[in-house]
Amino acid sequence: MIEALKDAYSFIFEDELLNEIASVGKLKNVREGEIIIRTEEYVNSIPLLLQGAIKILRVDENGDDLLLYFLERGDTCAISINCCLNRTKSEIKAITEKDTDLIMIPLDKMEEWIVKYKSWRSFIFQSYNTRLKEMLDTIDSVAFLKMDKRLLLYLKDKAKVNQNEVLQITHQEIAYDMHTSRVVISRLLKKLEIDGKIDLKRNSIAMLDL
Amino acid sequence: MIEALKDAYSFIFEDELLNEIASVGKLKNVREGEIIIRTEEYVNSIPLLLQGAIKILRVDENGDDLLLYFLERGDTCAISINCCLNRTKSEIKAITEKDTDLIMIPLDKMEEWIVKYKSWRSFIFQSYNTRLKEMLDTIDSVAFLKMDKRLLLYLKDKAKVNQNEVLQITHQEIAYDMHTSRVVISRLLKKLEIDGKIDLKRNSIAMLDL
DNA sequence: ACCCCTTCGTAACAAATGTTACAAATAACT
DNA sequence: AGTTATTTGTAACATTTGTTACGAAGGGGT
Repeated sequence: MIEALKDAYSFIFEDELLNEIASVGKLKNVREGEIIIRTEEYVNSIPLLLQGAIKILRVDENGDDLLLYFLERGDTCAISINCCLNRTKSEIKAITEKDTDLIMIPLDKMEEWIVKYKSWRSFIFQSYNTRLKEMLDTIDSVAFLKMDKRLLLYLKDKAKVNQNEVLQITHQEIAYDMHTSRVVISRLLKKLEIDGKIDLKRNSIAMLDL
Repeated sequence: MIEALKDAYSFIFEDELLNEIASVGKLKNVREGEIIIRTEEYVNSIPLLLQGAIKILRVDENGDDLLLYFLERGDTCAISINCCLNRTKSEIKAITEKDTDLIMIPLDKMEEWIVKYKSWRSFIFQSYNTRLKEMLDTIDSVAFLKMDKRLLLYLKDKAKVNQNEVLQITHQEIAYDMHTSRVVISRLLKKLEIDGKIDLKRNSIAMLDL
């Protein structure tokens, strides 16, 4: 575990902090597709991603989803930090996008380190920064773009996170993430294929111009 | 100034911190409608609102706006904090919604206080919390709601911030804030009037069922 | 090969939103 | 009072997105 930790975080944290993390953090291996955080749940620890990716979704009162962004190696969940520090319920849902290794840091330690380690403090603020930016990107996408552009952004983002230009996904799954209907997605994907930007197969979409 | 400061913040900050704020902070009085922060600008100080209200907008590449949320008395701008701490450019535009008094805190002090004062630290994290929540509300509104509901939320929010159930605003201004067209807003407002929810006059909208 | 289940393509239609155009109403100014 | 500029109402139409329905295609298991 300490090696994986150093791999992902040694250029951010000093050794002393890395050791503390290793001693109090709990390693977790999560399979693809598992729900890590549910809405309305209290959060008592924050995750440090060693490997893999996590999908963060907003859920409305009808249970409809909207993809906010992905967390990757070296990321942490600013919304979790937020829930921890302010003792509030989760407003989002987190699902592993692929098999993921993470270290869970208990709330009290993470508060303690904010005062103790400058590097931890900047990591926390840095991660707020990235997440705020991603939220703004999501707002841009939903508020300013039409479906076809949104879809293209979605596909590119997904390909990047999975480090694979061939996406194993159904039209229905995309529709859920983007909060629209399967028929709409199929229609637009077909158009993208005709325009030579993607290649469609059952259960897979190949990106042609990344 | 120290009185206005105590009025708005004494139940959050201890006396020592209040005195420090008073001694290093710069008081600013800003008239309604002035732009405080532009996109692409660097931010070197953060504002504490004593009185008034500030409108925070997202701007896309075409210069189109979208209202994110309002800041009120006792609030600070998490995005400013963010820009300061991470030395990044502003991604948003801030315009005073009405005449506003605020105290500007220089960057280095605000960083110093994070370690020095627990109350300042929780204020900062508390404000990240509120802003993240408001961003999520904005996303909900744009992603999950149809225009008519969005418009009603907008009107209610605006009435709350201005502490007045009669809004002095044109249809065009609403359209800019919501990133849609004037005709769409006029149409929906008319429907709301017919439904008995508002009263329309030139340059003003009266809310009837707050 | 056959059946079953999921996924995908497409048409036809409905609803929501955006656009253009123009007239009417209101406020502001001289 | 009369002129002007701004704001609002409304129609007519275009575009985008959402919905329903159904058949075709593909994959897995037996």
